[in-house]
Amino acid sequence: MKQSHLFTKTKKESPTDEVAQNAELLIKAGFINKEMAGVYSYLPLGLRVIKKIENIIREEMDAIGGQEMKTSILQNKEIWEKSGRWSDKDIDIWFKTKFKNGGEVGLSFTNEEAYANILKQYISSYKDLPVYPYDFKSIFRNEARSKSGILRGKEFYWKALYSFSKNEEGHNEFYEKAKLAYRNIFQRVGIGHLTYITFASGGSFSKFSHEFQTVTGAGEDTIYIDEDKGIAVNKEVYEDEVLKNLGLEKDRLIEKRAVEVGNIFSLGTRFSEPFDLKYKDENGEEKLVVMGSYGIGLGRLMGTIVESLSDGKGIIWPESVAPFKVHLLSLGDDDKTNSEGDKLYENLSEKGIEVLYDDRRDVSAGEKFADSDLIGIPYRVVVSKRSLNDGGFEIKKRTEEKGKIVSFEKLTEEF
RNA sequence: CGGGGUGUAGUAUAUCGGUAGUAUCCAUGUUUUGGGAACAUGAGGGCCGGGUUCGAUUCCCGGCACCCCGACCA
Repeated sequence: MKQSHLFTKTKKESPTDEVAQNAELLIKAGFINKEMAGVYSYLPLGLRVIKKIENIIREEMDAIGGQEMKTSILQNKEIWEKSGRWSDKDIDIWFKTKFKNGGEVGLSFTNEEAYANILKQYISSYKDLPVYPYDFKSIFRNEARSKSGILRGKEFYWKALYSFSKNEEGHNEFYEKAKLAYRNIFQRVGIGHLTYITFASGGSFSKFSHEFQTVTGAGEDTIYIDEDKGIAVNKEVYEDEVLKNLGLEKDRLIEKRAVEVGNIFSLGTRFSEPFDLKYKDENGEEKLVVMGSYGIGLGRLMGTIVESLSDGKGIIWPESVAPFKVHLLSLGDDDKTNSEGDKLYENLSEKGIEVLYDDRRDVSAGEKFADSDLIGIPYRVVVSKRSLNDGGFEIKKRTEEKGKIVSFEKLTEEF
């Protein structure tokens, strides 16, 4: 993509209504736009990152048997009354609205009810189990206070998978697979080294749930990490008995702030009961389906990556989620530089390498460099009179201080 | 939802009870091009409603919005 065609521009000034670094950088670099407190739009660059993250999650979910679908945003009141979660007394963060005829409808804030209700039509035998449907969708929560930029919004984009298993054994088996898939996801998006599987409260569903917590100062949670074992405990269950059960010693734990980037938990029969979600086993006996829930907030994950991996100059995207792989900067406006730049851009594009080409924008070299650092694309390639005189193009990683000159022929070997 | 704070141009800010200034951004022109270039010319602004006043962007009241702390949460 040519940068001269990209409608977004970088900003020199930081927005005053954002303190969170993730939002500050993403707004300055033109990835997102703030619509109101806790609500952000994804601009072309931001959407490219979201799609990269989405694809990684999709691959990992499909690998453990997930089946992607898309549930509706508008939620049927009757379904939620079955599980006892419609009333504002039970769930006080609903966004609700009305139909023309006066009937109430809700904007989805989670998916258990929708899935249990749909699957009831299709599950009747042990032969129908297990199944692992999931979707990516926008979720709405009327949070009293949004904060931390895109880490906590009133509207956010997530992936939710629900497991439907015959029994506890089947459930536990899948649960462990999901843990590994989650590990892979966070590894692949570049924050695996900062992310700990964390024991947390299971709420009303089960004794424990597992959170995936990424260590960063911007985090809202406090966790206690055992570095050697690579696991952590959320402050909410940081009790002597819990530590003992987990085989953790208090004096080996390090307290850190962290962001919950993912969460998996067992639902048992909390939802299969009210929806009468049963199947007949091999002996003809009716049994309740055992459910589990597996969520990841994509916007939050994107924000966490920015928080974890930026520097004073801007964002540093891991290659796996970067909006482009290469940022090609053309400096100067002489014919030779222009034609060599165009040629390289076409050549790389033909090879399927994603390039953002800062072509004939009439701005200084310094400004192009500053923009490039802010946007944070992994490889920067410069074409200029100087580079051509030196024998080709200058290539530099975002994480490196100095680049090197590489010839046209050898350039693609660098990626 | 409790407490505190702030609303001035696309962005970031200054001043002031009496014609609202600066930077950046934008437009045009000339010169420039390896770390946010220079000059010139031009365009663009007081959240909404009420009150006090000869006069309100400024003071007062109400609303709305945004930010921060707390409570709550993927």
